[in-house]
Amino acid sequence: MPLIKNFKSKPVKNKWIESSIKNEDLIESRRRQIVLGAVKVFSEKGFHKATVREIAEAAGVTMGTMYNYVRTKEDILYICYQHMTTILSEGLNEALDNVEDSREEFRTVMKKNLDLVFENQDEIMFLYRESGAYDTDAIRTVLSQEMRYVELFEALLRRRFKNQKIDEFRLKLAADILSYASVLLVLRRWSLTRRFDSMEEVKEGIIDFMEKGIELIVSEKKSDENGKK
Amino acid sequence: MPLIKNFKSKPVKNKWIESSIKNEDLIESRRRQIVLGAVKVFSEKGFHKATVREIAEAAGVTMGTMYNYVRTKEDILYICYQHMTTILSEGLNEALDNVEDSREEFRTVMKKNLDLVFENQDEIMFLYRESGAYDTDAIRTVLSQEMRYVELFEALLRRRFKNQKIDEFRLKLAADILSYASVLLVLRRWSLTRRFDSMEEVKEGIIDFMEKGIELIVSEKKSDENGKK
DNA sequence: CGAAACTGAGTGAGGGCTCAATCAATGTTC
DNA sequence: GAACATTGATTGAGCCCTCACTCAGTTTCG
Repeated sequence: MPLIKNFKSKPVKNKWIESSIKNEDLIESRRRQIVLGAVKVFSEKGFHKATVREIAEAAGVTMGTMYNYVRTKEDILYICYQHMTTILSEGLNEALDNVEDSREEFRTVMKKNLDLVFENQDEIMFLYRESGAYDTDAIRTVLSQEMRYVELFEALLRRRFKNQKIDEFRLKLAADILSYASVLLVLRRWSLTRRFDSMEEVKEGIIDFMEKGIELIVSEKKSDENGKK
Repeated sequence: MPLIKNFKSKPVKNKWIESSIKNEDLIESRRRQIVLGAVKVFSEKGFHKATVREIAEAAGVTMGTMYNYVRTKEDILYICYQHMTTILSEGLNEALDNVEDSREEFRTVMKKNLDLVFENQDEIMFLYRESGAYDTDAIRTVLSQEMRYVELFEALLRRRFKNQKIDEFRLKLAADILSYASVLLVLRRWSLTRRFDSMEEVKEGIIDFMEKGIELIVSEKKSDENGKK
């Protein structure tokens, strides 16, 4: 399945976080521990208000130990980000694996994306908020992750309209909008839960709206333009 | 013009910031000064990394003076927020005042909204980021501001489809999506500027997409549902 | 002159990070 | 298998620096 490959295979520029610990397995397991605690504390209090002491406690390790697995508080934020993107990409790939009817693929992937983001809304919310806390190195990784995310939707749309005359500009833009639909769900959650009975209905409604919007991609007029630099 | 009234007239729950200074005019002018400096520093370094010393300097006042006009650093953030919402709402109202052809009203308001947000992207970006820094009191004000924003778009859509059978649920949801279109422009700015030549084209493209999406509001099927609690 | 406004060095709390001491596990020697 | 050695991992009290905020003294102005 090329779409999955496309999304998975590109090597991720991962910022390497060095550690004084030798045992690789131990590094992995301790970092997992740290992520779990950090995500809890961070999404509750935000990056700046959370103290490393609290994070350590929530993770069930001591301050000193923690600092053998990360160099700075920012590193902790970064491994949380990695954790989150893994959950999202694995979830989406799983959804893609289970699709046979390609006509419904669009809705299925959109739905899965909305579900995943909604389930992890607290974590995602705070990661979006704190994206300003990253240093230049980390930012590049974050942006390239986002790019791959958009590319997934681009590929999705290309399959959806294969054998039809597509407007490149509109397709690329639509991919951006689609990848962003889930963020709407999260950043507007208060407004949405107040105004609507069921989140499931809202999700379906968003997908309907998007499904309508993407029709433009194959409409006849203004089909020559290409937005790529 | 009822739409403007609707947007303007509702009393804003403004958190009252007390000051030791007696002269009301002085309070206003000094606070304007502070906002200008703060917005510059905040949008560059974020709320937490910006120091009040820097803000004071950028505003051209001393620390001590500043603290005669605000109680806390958070107050500064709050008056920045007020400043921003004023710019946005005044800009949108102005756009509405100049519309005669009601058929083009939708596109005009959307365009103006995207323009305004794009012009002030740095400030808006950071306000979105730091919304977590507000205390409970300020959050309520922020949310009610957001609500009014959504309501503006709801009214806009209602006029756009007046005398047609509208699906209430879809209309409300569409209003949320529309109000969010501008945020896409800002939070995805890196991706967008990298992928597309002209921001103007992107804006038009977004409006096109949205214009297509809202067609659902008056489509025939599923017209009975109502999402309001 | 007196009230209002301004000043900025000083204070105190908070919190990121360190490191000398300790512990645990494995290896080595007799 | 006991005594000792070595290496890797853990610990948390405390160092130290960064601000947000204060206030006693000064200036401005009506």
